[in-house]
Amino acid sequence: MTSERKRKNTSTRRAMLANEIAQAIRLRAFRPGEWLRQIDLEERFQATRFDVRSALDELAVRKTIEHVPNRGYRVAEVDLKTYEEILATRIILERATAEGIVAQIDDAAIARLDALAAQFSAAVTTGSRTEQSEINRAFHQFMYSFCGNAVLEEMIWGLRDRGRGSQITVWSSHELLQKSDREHYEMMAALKARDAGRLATLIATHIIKGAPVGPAPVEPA
Amino acid sequence: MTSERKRKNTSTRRAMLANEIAQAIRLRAFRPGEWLRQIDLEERFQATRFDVRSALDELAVRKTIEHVPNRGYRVAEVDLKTYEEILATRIILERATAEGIVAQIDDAAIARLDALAAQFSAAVTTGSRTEQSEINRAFHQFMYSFCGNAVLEEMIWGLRDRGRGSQITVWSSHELLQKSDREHYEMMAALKARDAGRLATLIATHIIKGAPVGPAPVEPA
DNA sequence: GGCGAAATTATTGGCGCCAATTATGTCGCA
DNA sequence: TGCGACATAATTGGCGCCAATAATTTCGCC
Repeated sequence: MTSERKRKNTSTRRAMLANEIAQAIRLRAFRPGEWLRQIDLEERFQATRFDVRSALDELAVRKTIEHVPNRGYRVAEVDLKTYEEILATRIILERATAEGIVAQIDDAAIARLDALAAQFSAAVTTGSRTEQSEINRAFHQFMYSFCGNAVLEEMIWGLRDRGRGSQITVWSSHELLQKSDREHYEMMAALKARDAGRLATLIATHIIKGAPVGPAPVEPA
Repeated sequence: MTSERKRKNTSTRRAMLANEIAQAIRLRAFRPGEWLRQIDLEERFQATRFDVRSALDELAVRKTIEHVPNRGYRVAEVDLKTYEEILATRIILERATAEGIVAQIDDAAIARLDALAAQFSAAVTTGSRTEQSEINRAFHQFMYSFCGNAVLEEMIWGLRDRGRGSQITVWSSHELLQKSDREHYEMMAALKARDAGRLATLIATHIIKGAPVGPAPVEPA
């Protein structure tokens, strides 16, 4: 195992690189609208130009980034209308997980979710923005993984990634973060009570409330 | 304008080729599990090897086809579990269009839909299998286009394409075709009555009934 | 005649080079 | 000094070649 060396094939490398870039975008290492220069990515991720381009193409198909001929690739900027559509669709899909989750989740998983909720609580005051984001993601990802529908899960995470391209800052205020935190515990309560309807409702409000659209906050452009 | 010649860039050509191949798969020119040899595709679609590969990569990301390293690309075969998940997710998404459709559709569109339904009726007895399929697609595509949520539409058509990879023959019997036909008119009735709830229910049964799963047919594994 | 291994053929896949295009900087002119 | 045009630099993008891998056939041996 020491001197063994495995050469991965392109499709694997591309997928890995695409995910790395996608994560970087999630963590706001590249902001919406920002150009992704191929040379920079080559160096940053120690990949060949070819792999970089493949990965960018993949992300373009997934609509995480946008391709402009002869200009390059840039992080997708989703307009308000599309953002609202993404949110509406997320609500449809994520609500639909409730029934399966309640039916299939076990006590061990509930305990783990409680732990994740607690981790998030801690991160709200202590952690960095990216920590909060990743823990929150982990909480929902783990919860949704019990819905019993892998296709449904895929769609949800695809949509969540697309939504990142919005100019609207998620969790713009500390207050909103705390609200998210509280809602996690309400979800846990619904889960423990095996109340799928309530869980679905909570998920819906969680999505809406987590994103301050409506009352047009600040920052005109 | 006569001697003017426009060279389209790769991203355009790739997208076009990908769609052509996707359509060929929809029309069963390539069956699930069948290998797509790059040389054949080059000739069939008069494209360069590079474009073919790009298009195949795109389709692989969209899960229309599957990529096996050093073996090539083949039309995705979806297993029974995944097929059921796709159906369940389609029901969730397509049901959700009902409300928007009822709210936004106008009389002209209803007339056009009536015409499409009639076309389908004719195709049930007269037309070929692919004609039936394409007209049916047109009916639903036009109807869903009034739901007011482009993102939701994208997801639906992505899922519908993925479902084609199933071994389960859609419309296995003539009887099933006629049932689909009848249901189209029931949808029209619900639409004219502006009854979103009923439309949603009809859409759901349409999806289930159109695909003979449910009563656990045969084939254990 | 059946079977396995080696040779042959077919197919995929990695990747780098250079042309095409766009962005940037500079200079001259009013 | 402002502005447009030209020159230069930076970046993207098309594509084809050949190595790597898998499939097929052939051949020799039991």
